[in-house]
Amino acid sequence: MRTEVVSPVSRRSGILEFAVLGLLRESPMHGYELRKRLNTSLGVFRAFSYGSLYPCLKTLVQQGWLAEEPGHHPADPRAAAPLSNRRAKIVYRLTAEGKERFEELLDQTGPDAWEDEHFGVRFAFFGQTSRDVRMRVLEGRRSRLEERLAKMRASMARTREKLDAYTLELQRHGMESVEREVRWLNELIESEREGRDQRDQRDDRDLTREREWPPSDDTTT
Amino acid sequence: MRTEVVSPVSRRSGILEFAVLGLLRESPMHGYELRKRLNTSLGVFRAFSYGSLYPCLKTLVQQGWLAEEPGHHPADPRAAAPLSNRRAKIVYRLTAEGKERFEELLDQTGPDAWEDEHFGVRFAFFGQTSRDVRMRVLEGRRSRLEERLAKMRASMARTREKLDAYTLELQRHGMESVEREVRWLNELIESEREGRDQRDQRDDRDLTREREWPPSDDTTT
DNA sequence: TCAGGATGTATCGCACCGATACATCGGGAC
DNA sequence: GTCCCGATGTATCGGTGCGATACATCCTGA
Repeated sequence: MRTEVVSPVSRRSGILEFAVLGLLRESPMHGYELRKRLNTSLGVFRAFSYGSLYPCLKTLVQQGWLAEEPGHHPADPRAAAPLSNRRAKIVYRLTAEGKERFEELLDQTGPDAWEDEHFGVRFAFFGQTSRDVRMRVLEGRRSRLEERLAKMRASMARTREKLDAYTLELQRHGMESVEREVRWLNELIESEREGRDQRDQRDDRDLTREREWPPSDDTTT
Repeated sequence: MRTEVVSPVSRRSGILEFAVLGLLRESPMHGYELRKRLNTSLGVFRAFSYGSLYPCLKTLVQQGWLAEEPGHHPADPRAAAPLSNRRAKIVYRLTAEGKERFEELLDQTGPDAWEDEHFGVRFAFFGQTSRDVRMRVLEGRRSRLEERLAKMRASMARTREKLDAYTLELQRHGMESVEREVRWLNELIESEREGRDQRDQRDDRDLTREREWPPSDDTTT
């Protein structure tokens, strides 16, 4: 059965939803900037496009998790320029319900959080979770990778001699990559376990850590 | 302009098409087996589903690149015939035109061949290409990754101090992965250059290397 | 003996991508 | 001065491929 009740808005995946809520938690943003952040901060593995983002934003507003704000947003120093007919820039802000929603998603540690497409984004927001959740996600990811490793080894044992050198090399390299990620996870898990990482000594209350998103040195003009 | 004329069947991507043609070149297969091979031999990075495979097969047959073989009852999927329908196993065979088509695709060394989704599959069929093509694809891939690396470095330099430890660690790990792949590519390129790999001394004529893909024990029926 | 798994074909909904359209703005070339 | 180009900005369309599922047959083992 396992209905899970993952999400009313997008039954599956919803990873974009998660990322958007998470980013907007720090500060309100408009679509363009959101998309840029989506493809740098979280980037590397994941890249979202406008074709995904805008429909997603629309849905989130409908759900009441985001609110649209008019004109120019407060965090932008240059926005002081008050040419009255500024282009209709839509700034999205996280509502209280949206915050709740994000919290709820953050706590989910089911298989979804371990999948390739999800894990990177989940990890990027680890700073806003409890250690408990972090551990579950990391360990879930690791066991998922180990399953995969086992399958690959079995498959290779079965077909090794039938494959040409390139196919073999591809598989070898693939396995090595997965093994490396497992080692990486091991280190992270160990690190969490030891509490060596001091940043979360103050419990999981250090959400919205006041990053002081800076206007400071951007006065190059 | 650069119209490219990549493909009439699926304007973009077509990576599945490529993989199917390539696999069927070795020997005829039916869908189920094809899909298994798709997710093991080529696997690791790519995983195709029936939802992609069957429509693709249909299209390829329409193009005349594949031919359906026996299986008693060739078509009529929604057959009203309720009983005693011996399972219609559809075996697909590469036609002469299909072979040509694959050859044509093999020779393409444009950006498409370097993308994440394509490269793995292209690499898996390197054994059927000329060294020339291999070099172009490998070098293309490498420069694509180096671009990405440059972007990541720039982005990190810009935002380093604003990010929390987890985001930072994610980026670091991502960069390291990419760097590793570059090193891997370097080795491969070097290896190709030296001709250390003996398998292709006999020019690019060693296509269809007669793998002796064994039908031997398949007489279970 | 019959449940459950592997084999086998096929489709539906939809998430997400890539390209594109359209508009404003700032700055550099000339 | 002005003109073009790239960055900023919102938005949609067509399409690929995924995940789940439906259905049927064959094989194996408690």
